[in-house]
Amino acid sequence: MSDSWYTVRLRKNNLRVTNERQLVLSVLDRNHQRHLTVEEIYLQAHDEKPSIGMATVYRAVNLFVQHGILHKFEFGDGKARYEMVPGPEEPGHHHHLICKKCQKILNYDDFMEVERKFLEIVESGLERRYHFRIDDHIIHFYGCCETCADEGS
Amino acid sequence: MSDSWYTVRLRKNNLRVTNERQLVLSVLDRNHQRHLTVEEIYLQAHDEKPSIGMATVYRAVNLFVQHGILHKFEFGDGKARYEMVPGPEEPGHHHHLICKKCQKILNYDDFMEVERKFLEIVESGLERRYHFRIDDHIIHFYGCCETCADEGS
DNA sequence: TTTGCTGCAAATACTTTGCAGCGTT
DNA sequence: AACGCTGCAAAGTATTTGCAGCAAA
Repeated sequence: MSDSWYTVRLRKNNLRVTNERQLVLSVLDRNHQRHLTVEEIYLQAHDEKPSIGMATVYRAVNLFVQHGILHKFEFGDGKARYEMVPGPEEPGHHHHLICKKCQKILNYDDFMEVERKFLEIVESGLERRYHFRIDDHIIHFYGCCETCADEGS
Repeated sequence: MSDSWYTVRLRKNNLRVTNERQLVLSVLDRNHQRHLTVEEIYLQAHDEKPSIGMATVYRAVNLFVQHGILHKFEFGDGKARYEMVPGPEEPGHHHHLICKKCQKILNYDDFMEVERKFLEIVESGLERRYHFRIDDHIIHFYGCCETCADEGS
């Protein structure tokens, strides 16, 4: 049955597809593109299965990051955040605008054609120049959101 | 006297230019482009002034980040890293290649013309679309360095 | 002199780990 | 049955904070 791409990937690596791991993934899946902290994941999972422990959530997200199922982000507020990697050929790719004042995070997925062209040039250039195989990237913009700008300063 | 751009910026905000703060800045300045951890900064500062405390270093870097004198980076290993913002119209702008296996970090400053053109389009587009004033960005590439690739996957 | 800064130590916050029992394969 | 996974509690790091004394303005 349940043979989503991530389930398959887990089994392929001799990792067990437990209830807890599926629960963590389902929480992240339903919060698509919302970069949750471990605590937020834990709270939602706990609603559905009160016996689940925090440590299990930590272990699960670390495992998923290692296997390319989750992205890990650190926006500068001390807590790591996690988000599902879009499945093969799903759209879903996006980047972040972070407000330095209120820490609000906006997703955007505009300008992807421009970005793709830019990344193509830079990545292939870097791979050649530094003999470094690139398989992921992060692009963050920091600044000040509309609300915070209105509130003066 | 000592009226570097950051000194000026501190005074302008009614902040004191103390020995300790100058020491922290001089450590970062001499380690130009080396993204130091707080502990590394502390150790070097401690060599010059053994009485300095860790907490002072933490308070200093946080202050400097808030005032745009330092960049804060989190590459995913749990420790924050700091690096001087290049002074007005200095070159010095660069980005990072991070090896997921050995955590080595490479700086690069190639492809800046391509990047400038890309950022111009995206930033102005984002500012217009989301009413978000952008004043900083981070671009990281993650992958696998030459040494780690040779050691077999 | 005023007010902010420093060092110390204690307190927080986030994340990892040891271990005995349980659940997948 | 084997072995990996889980929950709990304890441990480990990184970072922040309270406070009395010190120093820049």
